[in-house]
Amino acid sequence: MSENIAASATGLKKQVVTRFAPSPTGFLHIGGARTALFNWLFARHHGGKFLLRIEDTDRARSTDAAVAAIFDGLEWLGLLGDEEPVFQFARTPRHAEVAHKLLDQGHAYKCFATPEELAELREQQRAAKLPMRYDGRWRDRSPEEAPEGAPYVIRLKAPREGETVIEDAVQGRVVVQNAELDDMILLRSDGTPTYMLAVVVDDNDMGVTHVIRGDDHLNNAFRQLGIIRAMGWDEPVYAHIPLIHGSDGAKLSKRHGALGVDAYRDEMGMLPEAVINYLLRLGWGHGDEEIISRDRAVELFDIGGVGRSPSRFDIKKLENLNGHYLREADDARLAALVAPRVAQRLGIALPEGGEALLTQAMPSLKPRAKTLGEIAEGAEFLFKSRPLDFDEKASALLDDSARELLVKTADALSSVQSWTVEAIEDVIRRVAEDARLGLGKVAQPLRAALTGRTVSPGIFDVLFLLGKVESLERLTDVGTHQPAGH
RNA sequence: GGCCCCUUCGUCUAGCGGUCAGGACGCGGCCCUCUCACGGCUGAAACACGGGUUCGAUUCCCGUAGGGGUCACCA
Repeated sequence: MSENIAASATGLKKQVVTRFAPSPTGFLHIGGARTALFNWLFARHHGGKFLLRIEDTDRARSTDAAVAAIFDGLEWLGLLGDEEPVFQFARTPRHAEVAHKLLDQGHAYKCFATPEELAELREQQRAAKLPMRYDGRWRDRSPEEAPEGAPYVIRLKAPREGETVIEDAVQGRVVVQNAELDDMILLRSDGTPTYMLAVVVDDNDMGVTHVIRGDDHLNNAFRQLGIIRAMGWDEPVYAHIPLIHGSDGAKLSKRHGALGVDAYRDEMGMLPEAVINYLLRLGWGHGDEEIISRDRAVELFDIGGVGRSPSRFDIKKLENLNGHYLREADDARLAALVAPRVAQRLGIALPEGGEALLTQAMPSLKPRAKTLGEIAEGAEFLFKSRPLDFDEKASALLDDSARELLVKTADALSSVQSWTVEAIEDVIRRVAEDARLGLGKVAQPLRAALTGRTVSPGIFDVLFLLGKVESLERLTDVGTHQPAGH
């Protein structure tokens, strides 16, 4: 099945070439990232190549900042192209060349209708509840009839009879009556190419064999096919993947809840491997497998596994996956990612060796978090300055009898020679036994006094990570003074 | 409005004529336990509706309803 899709129309196999072609009018959003991922995976799976093209022909809306943001996002996700990216605007002469060739061959014609004229046409059609499309008023008129020097656009002379069929690798067989398609503009009156022309020319010149993109482009495919056929070029295999919707079921767009991938990285504290795994599972599945590494994805991924229905973005599931990858991630790597977050939360610069301490603490920090932000929050106690601030629940725990117990505990702890988790545990358990209290009755006040909170890693780990001196000082602070905070 | 696409638990999905309709997230319960997590076990939860085709439809076909996309000298 997949082998057939990967084969060319002549039956000869050629190298698979896919591309991701964002327009730089904003950040790389999550839907675009998934499209890039599917293209990347498909190319890798078939041993082909994956290319990037920046569709910057809309000069008014394209920005360098957006180009940078897109590359930044793709790099973070490990989805950069196999070759230097193509900037579409630079290829304008080539696009114009094709448009004029079409004109010369009679597959296109000059249209002198003004924008105002066309707007009026659309308005009439809207009012009459007719389909809104160009009526072909210059299709068979001679350019001689136009006023001298009047601006014109070049439009494709599309077939008006019959139907166009696309065997889409995802959507299946889709048929559109040619009467539904109007004569689209190829070259604007200022001589610049439209998107429809540019994509087709660039895909052809780049040797793209498989066009994998959002199904909001499905209708465009029929029009693009018109250009391809007029030029006699090879038709690519189309695969229109369903869109990602927001939780309200509407298309995710920049103005509708879609965030840039940088937000998932910076604000939400996600790991790229988690985002990749999540995106992979949105619209694609392989049996019961949920946790899928990049290598495994390359092995398994194919277009045949992509579903036809749109999916909703579910942040809870992404967080769950992120928690999984956090637990799996290297501690030093996480410490480096978390250090600046901790510093920012506390409004301090981390002390010398702070990152090393974070690395050491990571095994007890990361199972308790779903995001890098949560790890940072959990790590705060390691760097807080004395005397600690206590949250409400913590200070409630530190009553007189608790402080009395803490003094005893501090005494017992001060005699510990080698500060190891095991030695600490022995002492604490002994203190609890002596006081005829359950471990929990000792651990909770201890936790409050040492971290200022009622939630933390295991208490023995907390003591160990804090070190003997700092631990005893924090205990003494509480044992001898009224706890601060309310 | 025209055209196109879609429809299995709340969500992501498996299923490709005969299954107790499976898994995951989330949610409830239990276990583990020094708190919170992690982990383990477990429970509730779905084939939109109506016709066909068939011995038999979640699965194939046609409608209906609902949802989405698209109709620029944007991409």
